Amino acid sequence: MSKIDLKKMGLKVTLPRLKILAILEGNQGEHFSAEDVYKALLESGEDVGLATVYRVLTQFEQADILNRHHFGEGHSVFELNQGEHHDHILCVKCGEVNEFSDDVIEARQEAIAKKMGFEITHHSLYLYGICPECQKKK
Amino acid sequence: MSKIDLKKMGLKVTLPRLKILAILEGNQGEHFSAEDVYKALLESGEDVGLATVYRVLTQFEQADILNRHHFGEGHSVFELNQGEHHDHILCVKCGEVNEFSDDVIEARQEAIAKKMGFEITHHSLYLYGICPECQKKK
DNA sequence: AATAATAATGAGAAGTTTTTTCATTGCTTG
DNA sequence: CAAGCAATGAAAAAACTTCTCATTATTATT
Ligand SMILES: [Mn+2]
Ligand SMILES: [Mn+2]
Ligand SMILES: [Zn+2]
Ligand SMILES: [Zn+2]
Repeated sequence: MSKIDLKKMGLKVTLPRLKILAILEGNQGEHFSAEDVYKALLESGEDVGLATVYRVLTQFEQADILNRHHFGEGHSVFELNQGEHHDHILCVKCGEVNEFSDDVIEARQEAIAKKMGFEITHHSLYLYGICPECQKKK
Repeated sequence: MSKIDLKKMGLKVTLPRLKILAILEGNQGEHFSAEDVYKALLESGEDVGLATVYRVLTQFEQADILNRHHFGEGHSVFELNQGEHHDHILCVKCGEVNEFSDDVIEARQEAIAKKMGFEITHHSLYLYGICPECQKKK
């Protein structure tokens, strides 16, 4: 039983929405593209249109159920919004994605925004490099 | 006379490349999409194909002449690589782009990567918010 | 439980950005 | 200045995402 109440977010409780939510909740910590979600649905024998997947992911993002990321592969990826913010470090060789959070960086960002007179709404920070595994292989 | 030596980068010195370079060098500090460069060329009466613009921008990026950014508008933007790294803060209302650099954040990023065993190749940090002008207008 | 009102869906068309293909043209080197 | 090879432009194609619209499902109201 999901703790996310679609009705409360002004969204009708439909089968496609529940199925998409189930995919995301069944794979916590993973990052899904629209295509990934679509393929996962097909593999579970579910019949949901790709347009619906795109629509629903965007709605979930707007309802703060999901976070959208641009890892620089030309498409968006999504993950469940678990409350606590984190940023990402990615391997440019194998694509592995790791998460981290750093209070010093977060505080510095606020300080910079303040100094420049901006009211921050959000930010994106991605570190790209070579992961330990891929360093060994070289 | 540009200080960038295409020949030294293994690139033939062609008219399209020189013209594209001239656009970028004539507008330091600005961020250009491929389409922006293409339009600027047309306005200067230059006749360069859009495919060439995309190709050349990517080559310049690989030659470290340009930096590519993803500001989250669905397309890449480029700027001359002037040596000193900086990050960006953007207004979500008017699209204004400001630059900043922060040694504390840079150092923290390295420390995080080290702790996680990554060899960093690059990073991208974008702060999004409402600029001073747009705050007044509300 | 049936109805009415309205929102959501799926399929395909279309929009955007970027890359690829390939015949032609232009650099560069000897 | 000729040969060799890289670069170009135009068009097609690819990749990702959004839109359109007829049909279907959900919800609130009898
Ligand atoms: Mn994550
Ligand atoms: Mn910049
Ligand atoms: Zn790796
Ligand atoms: Zn603004």
